[in-house]
Amino acid sequence: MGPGRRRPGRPRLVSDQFPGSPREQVLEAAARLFTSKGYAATSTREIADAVGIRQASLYYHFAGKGEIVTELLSQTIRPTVEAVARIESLTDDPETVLYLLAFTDARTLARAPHNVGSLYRAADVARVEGFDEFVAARDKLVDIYSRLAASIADPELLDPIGAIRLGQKLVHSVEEVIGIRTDGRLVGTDEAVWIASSCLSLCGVDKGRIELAVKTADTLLDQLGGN
Amino acid sequence: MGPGRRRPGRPRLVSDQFPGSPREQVLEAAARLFTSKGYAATSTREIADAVGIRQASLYYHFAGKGEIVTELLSQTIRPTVEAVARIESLTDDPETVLYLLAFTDARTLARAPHNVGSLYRAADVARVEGFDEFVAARDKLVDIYSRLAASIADPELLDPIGAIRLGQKLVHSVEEVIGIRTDGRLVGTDEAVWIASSCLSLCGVDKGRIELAVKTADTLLDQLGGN
DNA sequence: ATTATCTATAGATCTATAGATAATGC
DNA sequence: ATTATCTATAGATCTATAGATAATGC
Repeated sequence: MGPGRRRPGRPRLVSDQFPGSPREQVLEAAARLFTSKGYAATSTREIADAVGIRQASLYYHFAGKGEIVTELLSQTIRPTVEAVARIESLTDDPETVLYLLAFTDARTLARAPHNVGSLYRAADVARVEGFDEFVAARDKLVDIYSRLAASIADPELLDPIGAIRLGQKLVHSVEEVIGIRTDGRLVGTDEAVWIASSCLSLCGVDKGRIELAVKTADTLLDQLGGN
Repeated sequence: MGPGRRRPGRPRLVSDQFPGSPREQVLEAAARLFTSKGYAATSTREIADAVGIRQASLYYHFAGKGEIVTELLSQTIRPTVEAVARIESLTDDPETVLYLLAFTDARTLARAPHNVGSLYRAADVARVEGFDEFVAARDKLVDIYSRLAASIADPELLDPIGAIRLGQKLVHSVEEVIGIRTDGRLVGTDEAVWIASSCLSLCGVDKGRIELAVKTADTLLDQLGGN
């Protein structure tokens, strides 16, 4: 779709300027507006204006505002279980696994269009019908980080705080990417490397072993093709 | 004021049930609603209903919704420059200073009523007139953390990333308190200790020196009186 | 016939202002 | 007289639905 291609249906008053299907155009505009102004503060009229259609026409593609935002969240769910399975097939070393998971997770958040990850933390979005699903997905992510942390950290380091709490801190640490982007800065590969390294550091891994994990991970990623 | 005390002015339809002046009652209700539902998603009517007054009566105490939220933010500005001055008068050791700053800062966020700190990160709140002031205050905080980090961390650790970026990470790390509270968990003193310790860890300080800083800080805090 | 838009609008808000009113304070 | 509330309401939204319309597809 987009410019050029003729589609059935009544033509728009303003011929479309954006690539993708109408649905994709709405999601793109909504992502930009929701993240910059806030979900509740963005009206369906603003989204429609940004796309170049009439407000009512949104309802041909989505049941309502809530469905737009849940669709955006669905598109940015961080694939957890599958990612871990894939990563664990590469190596047995838990430190490298944690590093690779944190790195790919950080990069996913870094590359998400319009910092959509920030919507997970918005109180107004959290009240949208169907949000529970995303809470559950994130809980699963915390659980994965916790298990990895438990297999890496000294009992001494783990004791005062517990594995679940350490897992939460690691997830928060990776989600720093969202905060950095909210502050208006880009997050590149070097930064993702540093954030993933910090996760190992928080588990009490010393510099030498961190560097080793980074190098091992680099090699493994290279083998998968310049990803 | 609150229950009991007679005040001038027309009586409310519902006699007041909450402590504090009317203004304080509004701020308390607004904090609860803004943090749980979101700023834009909370109407002035809901705030008034929660307080037990009519919607229009809010405007006797505040110029509008924006003034309510900026007042809440003002009340929770983390006193930065003054805190550092006070802490630096206690000791010369930069590691202990960083620890104490992070600890008190974490505890301030932990104790803020209704997790008001989360409002700093809300896109709708960020567009309220006068928000720049709070951005500037936070920038100053990042700067302070950066300077401390620069005087603590090895050049080797600092090099790939820069002092400012490390300062940002430390602030984000302390602000994890907001995320934990958003997840519905309380943040106690032990957790604040751990978060502050993590800041030293991120600066490359080893376990032994971290424990030393924690103990020194405890002693210094005790001297100030059981705070 | 199907598709994707449009126009028009109902009904429910929501913010803020104007002006009345019922207390206390002097 | 001052204070803190109230009632009433204007005017501007905002979401969602109903039904018309102008393309393409068969």
